[in-house]
Amino acid sequence: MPHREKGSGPPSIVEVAREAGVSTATAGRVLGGYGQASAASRAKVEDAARRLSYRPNGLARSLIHGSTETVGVIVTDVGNPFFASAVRAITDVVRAAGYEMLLANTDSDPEAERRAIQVMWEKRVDGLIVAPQSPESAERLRALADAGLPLVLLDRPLPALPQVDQVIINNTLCAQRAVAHLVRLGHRRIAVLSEAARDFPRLRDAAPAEGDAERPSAARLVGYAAALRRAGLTPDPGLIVHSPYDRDAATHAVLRLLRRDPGVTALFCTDNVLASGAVAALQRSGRACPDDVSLVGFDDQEWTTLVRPRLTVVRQPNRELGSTAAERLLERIAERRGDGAGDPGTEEAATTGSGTAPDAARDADAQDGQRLVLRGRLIARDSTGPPPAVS
Amino acid sequence: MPHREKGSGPPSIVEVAREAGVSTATAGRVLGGYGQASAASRAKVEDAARRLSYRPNGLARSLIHGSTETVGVIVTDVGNPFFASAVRAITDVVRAAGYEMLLANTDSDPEAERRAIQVMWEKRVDGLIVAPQSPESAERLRALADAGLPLVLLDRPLPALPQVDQVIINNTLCAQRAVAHLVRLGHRRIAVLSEAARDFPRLRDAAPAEGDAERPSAARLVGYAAALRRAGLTPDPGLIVHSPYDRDAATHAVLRLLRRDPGVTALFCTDNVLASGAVAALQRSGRACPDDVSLVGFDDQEWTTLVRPRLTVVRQPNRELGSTAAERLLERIAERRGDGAGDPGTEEAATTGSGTAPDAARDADAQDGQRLVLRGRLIARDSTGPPPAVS
DNA sequence: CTGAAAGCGCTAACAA
DNA sequence: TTGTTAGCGCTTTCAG
Repeated sequence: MPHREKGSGPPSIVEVAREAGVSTATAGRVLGGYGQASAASRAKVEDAARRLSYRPNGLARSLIHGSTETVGVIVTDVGNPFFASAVRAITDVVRAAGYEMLLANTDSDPEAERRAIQVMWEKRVDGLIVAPQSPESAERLRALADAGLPLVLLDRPLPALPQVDQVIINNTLCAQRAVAHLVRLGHRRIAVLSEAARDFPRLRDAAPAEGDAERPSAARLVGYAAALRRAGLTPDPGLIVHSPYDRDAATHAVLRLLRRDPGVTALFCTDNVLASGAVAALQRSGRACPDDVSLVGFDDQEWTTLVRPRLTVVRQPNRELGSTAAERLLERIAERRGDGAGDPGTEEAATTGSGTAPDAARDADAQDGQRLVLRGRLIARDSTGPPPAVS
Repeated sequence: MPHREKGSGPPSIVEVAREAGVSTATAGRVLGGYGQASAASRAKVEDAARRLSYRPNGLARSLIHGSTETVGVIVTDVGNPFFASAVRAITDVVRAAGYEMLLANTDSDPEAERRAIQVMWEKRVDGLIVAPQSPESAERLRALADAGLPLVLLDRPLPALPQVDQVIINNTLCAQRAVAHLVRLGHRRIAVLSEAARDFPRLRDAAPAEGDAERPSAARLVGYAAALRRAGLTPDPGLIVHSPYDRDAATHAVLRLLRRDPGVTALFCTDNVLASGAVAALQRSGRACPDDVSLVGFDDQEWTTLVRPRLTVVRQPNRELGSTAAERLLERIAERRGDGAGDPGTEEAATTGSGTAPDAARDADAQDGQRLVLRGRLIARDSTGPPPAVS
C-alpha cells in the first residue's frame, strides 16, 4: 500500500493530480466524469487514483453543487415494525433514485425531534420525511418549509402546515368500520385500547371528516366514537382505556379492564403493539376469544395469522405509505431543482398578479401541499364473533 | 447556472455578517461558538442570524474539520425485526454521543453493498458498522480498513479481516444446545430449516470452534451437525432443508418436508423468519406440535409467546448486539482522533521493534480487531416435547 | 476583541 | 484538450 504524503486523511484530488502529472482540473474532469479528457491523461489519472485508492470527497462536491443526494427520515421508533416497514420502503425508493438516507429516531421526545430536524437541516439534506410527534412539531418544521426544503409528512398529519405534502391512512373510517363490525355482531359494550385515550373528551364529538386531521391513534378514537354514535350507543368512559406504546403496559391495562368490568364483550386496539398486549392479556385472563371477548387490532403483522384465534385486524399499507412518501419527496426535490434552473424573471412576472412579496412565486407553489390518503381495510378473521348470550 | 443569486438558497455566514455589520470572522465566532466576541457584537450577530433564520452549513464545517459526526450503517434489511432492533439500538448509542446515522439496505445484493460502502466513504462518515453479506465483502471493506476508517462488523464475521472489530453471537454453541435439547427429549430424526442448507457439505464436519467464523445461518448448521455427532447420529441430507429468508417460502419448504418424510419428529429453524414460516406450515399440515413434531426457533420475537404452543427458541440479545457495535465504533473513532493529535514520531518509535513499513504504527494498532462474542440462550417453552411413540 | 486573508477538496469559468 | 483561477461556506491563523 503506497503511503500517503500529507499526513492524515484520505488523499485529495491535488495529490492524485500530482501523482499523475496533470493539473487538478484534468484530474477532476476524469474522476468526476464531467469534462473532456484525452485517453492518455484519463489513463494516467485513473492509474494514479487507483494507486492512492482515491475516493472523491462528497462534502466538497455537495458544497459546490448545493445538493447532498441525501434525504432525512425522522420517525419515532424504527424498532416498531410499522415504521420498520415504512422506512424499508423509503430506502428502496430513494436508493433507486440515487439518494441515501439519514435516519433519526425521536422516541416521541420533542427535544430529540427538535435536534433531529436541526441536524438534518445543517447537514443540508435535499429533502425530509418526518412522522411528527405532535402539533407543536409544526412550528419546528415551518421554518424548513418556508426555506423551501422539500418536506413530506408521514403517517401523522399536521393541519397547521397545509403547504406541505402529507401521506396518511384513512384512519377514522377504518376504525369506524372495525367497530361497526363489532356492532353488527351484536356487541354493545365495546372497549377501546389506545395511546390517545386521554384525548377522548376532545375527540368524542368530532365529525368523522375531521378525524383524519388528528394523529392516527386519535383519529381511530374518532372513528370509534362515530361508530358507536351511529349505532345509537353512548361511549362509556370506563371503556376508553389508555396505554402507552408498550406491550406489557397494554397487557396490564387490559387485565385491569377485564377485572373491573366483566361485562365487556369486545375490544378494539388502535395499534399493533397494543393488540399484541391485548392478546397476551386475554390468554392470561382465561377469557375465551371470541366466545367471551372479541378482539380487533389495527395494523396487520405476520403474527396475527399465527395466533389462535387468528386476529381480525385493519390492515394498512405500511410499505406503500413509505414508498408513496418517498416518491412524493423525490418529485418535490425535482421540482425545486427545476425552479432553480428557470429564469427567475419570468417566474416572478407570472405570479405578480396574485403575489405580493418578491418571493411569492415559490410560496404560491408550495401553498397547496398534497394530501395523500391511503386506504386500509378490515380483514375479518376468527377473533371476532357474536357476544356471549346474556346470563 | 453560473452563480446563485444572493436570494436563493439558505443564507450564508457572510450575509449574516453583512446584516450585522461585522466581519465574517466575528460572525463565525459567535455562531460557531469557538472564539471570543464582545457582548455587543454577539447580540448583533445573533439578532441578524435570527432575522435571516440562519443555520450553519455542516458541509463546510465538516470539510474543514475532517469529520462529519455521522456513522454509516449497512444491513441487509431493516424490515427484518432482528436488524430493526439492532439498528434501533445503534441509533440510541450514537445519538447520545452526538452522531447521526446514514442507513443503507443491501437486500443481500453484493452490488448494492458495494455501492453503499462507496457512498458512505465518499460522504466521509466517521465510522461504519456493517453486516456483510459474504466473504467477498471483505475485499470491499479492506480498502476502508486500510485507510484507517473505523469499522465494526455486525452479526456476521469476516475472518479475512482480523484487523477489524466484530460483534457476533455464539451461534454455533447456541444451535448445538438447541439441537441437544431435542436429542435429550428423545428425537432422532431432527430436521433443520436454513438459508445456508446448501453449504452443509462444507460445514458438516467443521469443529464447533470454527463455526463462529461463518455467517450466522452457517454457524448454526455447524452447531446442528455437532450436536448430532455428539449424539452418535449421522446427518441425513434429506433433513437439511433450504429456504430463502421469506416466510411463505419457508412454509412451503416445511410442508414439502413433512409430506416427503413423515418420520420427522423435530425441526430446528435457524432464524425468526423461517420459524414463523414453520409455525404456519405445522398449523396447515395438521400435525400437532409438540406431540407430532417439536419445533425450535432462533431469535426470540414477541409473537413467540403469543402462539400456542409457545415457541421454544434461542434468544439472542439483538439490541445489545447493536449497542455493543456502536460503542465499539465510537471508541475506535475516539482513538483515531487521539492518534491524529499525538506526535507521530514517538508513536513510530514505540513500534519500530515489530514494525517494518513507515506506517506500521497505525497498522499495528489496527491489527488486532476485537472479537466480541455475545451470548444467546435457549428458552425451553412448549413447542418441544418427546417424540411420539413409534407405531 | 476584531478583521483580512488563507485555506478545506472540489467544480466551473475562462484562457491558453 | 489542458491549465489557471475563482469560488462554495466555513474556520483559523495572524495582524491590528
